[in-house]
Amino acid sequence: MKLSGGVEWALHCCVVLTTATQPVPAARLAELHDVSASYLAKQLQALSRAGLVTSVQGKAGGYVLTRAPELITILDVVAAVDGAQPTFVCTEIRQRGPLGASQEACTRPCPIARAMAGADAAWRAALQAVSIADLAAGVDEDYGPTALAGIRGWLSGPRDSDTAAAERR
Amino acid sequence: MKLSGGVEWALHCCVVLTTATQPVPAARLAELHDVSASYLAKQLQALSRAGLVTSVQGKAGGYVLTRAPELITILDVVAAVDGAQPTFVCTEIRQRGPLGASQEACTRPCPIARAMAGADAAWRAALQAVSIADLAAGVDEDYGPTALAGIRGWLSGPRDSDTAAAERR
DNA sequence: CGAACTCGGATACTTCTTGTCCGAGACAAT
DNA sequence: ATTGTCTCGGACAAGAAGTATCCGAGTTCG
Repeated sequence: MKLSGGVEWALHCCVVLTTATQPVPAARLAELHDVSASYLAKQLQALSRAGLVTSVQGKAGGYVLTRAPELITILDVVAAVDGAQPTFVCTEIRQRGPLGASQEACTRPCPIARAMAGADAAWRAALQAVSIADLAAGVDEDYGPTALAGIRGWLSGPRDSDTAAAERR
Repeated sequence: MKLSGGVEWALHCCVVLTTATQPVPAARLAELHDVSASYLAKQLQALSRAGLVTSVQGKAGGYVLTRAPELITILDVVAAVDGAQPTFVCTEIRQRGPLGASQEACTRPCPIARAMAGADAAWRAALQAVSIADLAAGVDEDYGPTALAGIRGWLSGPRDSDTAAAERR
């Protein structure tokens, strides 16, 4: 019962994208977080497929949030990266074996499945109650507004190509 | 984010053990549920290691619940089989990269980890609220008391060895 | 005392997650 | 309009974890 590690990366990226005004390339997000650029690309593709971000190709391309941060919940990100499958899948073993219940008698899920579904719903509800905007507000609360402002400036700073060009001079 | 499949087997076994008055061998539980005996043994060993059941060796051996079903929660079984590790592990990527926060500034978990921990707590609370006794009561509610009574009779029925001896005559 | 039955841990196999790579497409500058 | 460079997107391996199985150590009963 472990959540995919890419979820953490994706959430951090969403918070960072909150501050951006231009498309941010995956490579830059990877550099900011000091993680594998190749693998982070995979997570961003998942977000794109789920419709949480849009990808802009070309020279000044990158990723942009499609909606306001208040309208993106943690659950959306988790479902996009980790999959929307439930945590527990009932294999209906009550119908198997010598004393298995007949299929007609199994009109509702078995007690175990019901309890598991309830716990799953509670988990999802907690995740849905927190939006990306809430997370950004939490960062401001912890470190002050300067933190995200600093990231904002770093993001709009010189690109690798520009830096390389400047070095050449 | 998928729960280990063995959890379902272990829960069903616990409910069945509720009705038993004598130790039940793993092979018999496997036959009742029509699942792999070798693999089910692994789950029962996990329950034994966690102290939820005790193992009795020898000819009339098997597994027995250590406490009353009311005192065993689903969370206990999940933790025993699937592990007690949290669903989300924060790798502190906020401290990494060119704009990483200093370690002194990170006195409390980051907002993402806080939200995830809250959801995890909600999930665990829901699992802890349901006991094995509640599950057994749910079975009675769905199928009537005859179902568990039938299993009880089947469990105390002839053993494989006795059956084989009867066949030989 | 012997024999049969039980659990327990050590051992292969399969599946999923993780991690990486290169090609197709698009924008910008020339 | 064309060229070049930068971007994403999906296809391609490596590793870890879960799944499934077996045989030996120990115990109980006849």
